[in-house]
Amino acid sequence: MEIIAEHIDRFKEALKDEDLRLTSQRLAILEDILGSDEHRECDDIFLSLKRKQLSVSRATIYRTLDILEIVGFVRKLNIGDGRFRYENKLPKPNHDHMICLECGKILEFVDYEIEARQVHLAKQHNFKLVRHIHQLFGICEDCQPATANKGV
Amino acid sequence: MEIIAEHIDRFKEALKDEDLRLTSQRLAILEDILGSDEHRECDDIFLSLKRKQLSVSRATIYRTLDILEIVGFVRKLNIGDGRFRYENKLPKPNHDHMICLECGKILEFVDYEIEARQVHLAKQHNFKLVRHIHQLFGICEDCQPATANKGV
DNA sequence: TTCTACTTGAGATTGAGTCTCAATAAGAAT
DNA sequence: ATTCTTATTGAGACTCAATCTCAAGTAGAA
Repeated sequence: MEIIAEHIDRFKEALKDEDLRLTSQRLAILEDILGSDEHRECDDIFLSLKRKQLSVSRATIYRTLDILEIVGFVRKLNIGDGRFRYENKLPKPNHDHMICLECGKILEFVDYEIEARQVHLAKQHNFKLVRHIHQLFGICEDCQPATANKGV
Repeated sequence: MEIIAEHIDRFKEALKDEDLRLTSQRLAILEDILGSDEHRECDDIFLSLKRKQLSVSRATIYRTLDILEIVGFVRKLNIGDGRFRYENKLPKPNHDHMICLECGKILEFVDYEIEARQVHLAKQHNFKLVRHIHQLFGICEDCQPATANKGV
């Protein structure tokens, strides 16, 4: 897992740049996130750390996630149910999300045509585009009644 | 304003259909919303009613907005800052939103190419699309430095 | 090792939105 | 118009994720 060591070095530097200190808690949180490709909420991370016998308070997890978002390791996701999700941003291209209303699963999608339209629309309204949210809500494959999807 | 009277009749029928009663509070809230094309939060509506000497509790406003959403008079909007916005849905086509990070202004846009891509993407992932959120965040025309936008 | 400033954790706080429940009111029936 | 049943309202309690507070602890430079 040399790539992870590399990321950790980058994190140390990022912390130094912002006059922040490397603590065992921050490292534990970063490693936990690097080891997951899920879209997890704070409590999921809290429990994941607990399972590894690492006790880190929720306040520290929230604070560290904010830092990780700022330095570009983490993406903070609002899917409208009142709890933020956090995902490991490192190995991934920009993408948006499909969210299953049934099971809560989050799928990712990329579409360059849509991206291009967004840029076009922004220009058309003389709007300086900074970021966007694009989420499709519906029922995922696994949650649909498995009737006759072979024939179609 | 005969159109408003018509909407109110539709509201009465919708209430009857759901075994709900027409109260002065519900009517006041509906009229207030019909008279605005903004994207307002509960408190904006509360204050707007207050200005008209109408005292309606926030709880009742929230409850009525839920009803109005269900019967299709109102669209509930989550722009990710922790407060819901509500907009009069009646005279408008489906649309999405551009949100100014500076002044909070909300602009509307429609793009059929994007709609088509969404349908395509959903199909591609065997995902049954129910609804979507598409929001562009950035700086609106009025909040950008007014330098040399005549020459371009 | 010392020292200073940053960090942590426990618990308090926040705030939008929801819930509770007694008092009130809609509206159907008479 | 009156009665009666049941929905509705409002005040304030409550929820719950997220943030804040502050005393105790720790990183890391000197």
